[in-house]
Formats: sequence, C-alpha cells, structure tokens
Amino acid sequence: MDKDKSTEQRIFNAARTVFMHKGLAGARMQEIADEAGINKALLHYYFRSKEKLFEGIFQEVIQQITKGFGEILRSDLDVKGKIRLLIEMYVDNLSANRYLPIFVLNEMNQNPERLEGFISQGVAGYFTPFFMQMEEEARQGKIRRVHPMHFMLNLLGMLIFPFAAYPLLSLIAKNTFGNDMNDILMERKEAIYDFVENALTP
Amino acid sequence: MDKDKSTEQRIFNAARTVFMHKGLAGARMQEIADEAGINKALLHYYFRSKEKLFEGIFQEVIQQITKGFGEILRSDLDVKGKIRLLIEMYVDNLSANRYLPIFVLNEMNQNPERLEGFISQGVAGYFTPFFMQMEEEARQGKIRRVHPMHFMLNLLGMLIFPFAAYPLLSLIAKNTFGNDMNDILMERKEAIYDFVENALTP
DNA sequence: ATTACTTTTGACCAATCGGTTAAAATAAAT
DNA sequence: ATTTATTTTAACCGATTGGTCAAAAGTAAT
Repeated sequence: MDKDKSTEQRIFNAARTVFMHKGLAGARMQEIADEAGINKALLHYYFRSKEKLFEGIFQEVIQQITKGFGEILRSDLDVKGKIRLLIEMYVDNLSANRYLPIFVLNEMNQNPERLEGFISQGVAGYFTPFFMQMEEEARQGKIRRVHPMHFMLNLLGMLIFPFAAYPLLSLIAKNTFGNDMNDILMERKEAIYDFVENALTP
Repeated sequence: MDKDKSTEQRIFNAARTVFMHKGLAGARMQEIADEAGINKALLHYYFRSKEKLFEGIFQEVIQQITKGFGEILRSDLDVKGKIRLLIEMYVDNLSANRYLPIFVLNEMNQNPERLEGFISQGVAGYFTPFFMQMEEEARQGKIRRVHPMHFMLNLLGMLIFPFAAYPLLSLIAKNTFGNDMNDILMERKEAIYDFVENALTP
C-alpha cells in the first residue's frame, strides 16, 4: 500500500496497477481507491477525473518505453550491438511486467488519437538514423541487406508477442511438453538473438 | 444491418462487431442492439446475458482461428510449405479484420480461465506432430535445427504484432518515411517468408 | 374467427458507475 | 491559542448499466 509515500504517489501507483490489469474501460475508481488505501473522493481531489488520471498513467508508461528505446538506438554501438541491447531491455522489462504490452496495445487501439500528441516527435525520430546505419553496414557487408522497417517489425513482434499471448502459450506449453512457459521465456533472449543473427548474416 | 438474415444471426453479427472493437468491458448492450437494429430487450430474449452472448462470440472467434491453424499443420506439406501457408492465412485474415488480434489477446489476458475449456484438446495437439516434423527435416539437413517452440513464437510474433500495433506503427511509418502503413502490411508476406527462410537455411 | 404460440417492444428496475459536496480532521501560520 | 489553509471522509447525486416484465404485434393451427 506504499504506506510511507505521499498520498498522490500512492494513488498514482495504485492507478497504474489497476489500469494495467483491467484497462481503462474495465478499471473502477473504487478499486483504485481501495488499492491506494484511501477514500474514493480523494481520487478526484488529486486527479480531477478518471480520464485525467488515466492520461497521466498512459503518458508515463509510453514515455518510459520510448525513453529506453531511444537511448539504445542513439548509442554508438553497431547494429548487432543495439539489437542485443534491445532484446535485453525488452525481455527484462516485460518479464517484470507481463501486462504492459497488452495494456499499451489495447489502449492505443481503443483511442489512437491519444498517441499523436507525444509520439511523432519522439520515437519516430529515432528510427531514421538507425535505418541509415543498417543500410551503411549492409553496404560494408557487415550484415545482410534487409528491409529496415520489416526487420524492426519482425524483431518487435518476436520480443513482445510471447508476453502478450502468455495465457494461451502457457496452456499450449503445458499440454504439448510438460514444459513451463516461464522456462521458455527465460530462454527467449538467446532464441531471438540466434534467430536474428542468422537472418542478418550475409 | 443484415436485413434479410434471421434476428438471431443479426444480433450475433452485431455483437461480434461491437465486442471486437470495444472489448467485453467497453461494449454496451444498447450499442449491440442499435447495430442489430432491434430492441435491447430482444438481446436478452435470444441470449440470456451479456456474458453468455460474449462467450458465444469469443468461442466462435477462437474456433475459427484454431481451425485453419490445425488444417495447415496437419496437411502433408513440408515445413517450409506449411509456413508459407500459415503466413498467407494470417496476413489475409488479419488484413481483413485488424481488430481480431488485439481483441483475442486482450480478452484472454482479462480472463484466462475462458481458454482452458476448449483449447487444451484442440490447438495443443497440432503442435507436437509439427515439432516432430521439424526435428525430422533438420536431421535430413533440409532445414537448420532450431528450437521448435521458439521458432513458432518468432513466426507468430512477426505475423500478429504489426496488426496489433497498427495505430502506433502507422504514425511511425508516416513520420519516418512518408510511407503508408497499409503499403508495408501488403509486403508483409514476402518480408516474413524471406526472413524465416534465411533463418531456416542450414 | 378463435386459440395458442412466438417474437418484439416500451417502460421500468435495482445496482453500479464517475463525480460532487459539505463537513470533519489535520497541519501550518499568526 | 486562534485563525487559516489543506487534506480526508461519509453521504449523497444524477446518469448509465445490464437486465426484467407485462403487454402488444405477429404467425400458425384449428
């Protein structure tokens, strides 16, 4: 219940938890209040409305994702180095917070307009330089020439999908080979990097 | 409004549309009634409750997906042939219904118990034989030896993710290179197959 | 034409929702 | 100690929600 933090922070943390698990439409202000250990009216004292509270959470989550993403893409590593780091970051982050991808994907589909404000400037700008670096390394014969955008879609898909589809995959893993899905997720870093490296080797 | 079909079918179609776009928590019975062009009370006449109506829709959607999936995996094609067909099917289906993946992923995360009933017997059974076929072809040197489960996760991720993240990717595509995301999705079949084939070539 | 059965409707209900308000409790300022 | 400002609460409100019901409209059988 974050007993020692400020009330505003406790509310914000509670809201993040509940919104992340239930989504905007499924979340209840009463549940957020309970999770924060305070009265429901106090929610509206600190954050005017459910919509405003959600907007704050959503913005924070998006910014946290894009921040790490941008830092890696703008570093001075080579392509394979950046990919290695992207894989590390995504698998670590999503392992710690399994509901994040489905939350973000769902809410951005329910209300795409929310993105427009604070995406265009940020994420979009990181791609062009990285794509140029890929072209350059392909010219040098360091990596195979692939379509940069499709490569990025492939990489992100391999990274994010297993976490978004966890409940289904967990069932399948159990029923096909007594294997636990969590064990498979642990191997995910190596599996993706092997696959990508093989696809990028000329 | 499906004027000529039976009332029950019109309601079911309307429910599929609304649930698929808004999800269980976000959908309103009144909106489904409007979409079907009938009174709200008539919904409860044909389908007892929102939950029952949703269950019917969800089951139909899951079954439709797993059906095609199973048919391809059990066909007598070689591994690369099956992969080619899987790519064709998924890209075609998801192009025609962009909301399907995020709908399924979200609802299975909100209520994983719903899956257990009608998944274990179906989908799970298709995997083991296909995984054995992959091992066999790897032994013959026809394809590179890869971990079957991770390979499947990679393939499904590459197939599904771009559709689930469409709104974000659409913004990025527009801002990095004036390209339209729909054009990119059209090239998706070739891009994935190229990538996979390169990763599977010994 | 009357009966019997099914389909459709408008009006209604209790519960729940996000949000408000006035007052109580607490903290800060003088 | 008293005033002032801030934080927290219980009680309440109107709107919306999923769901019900009795009656009307339609259909089929005799």
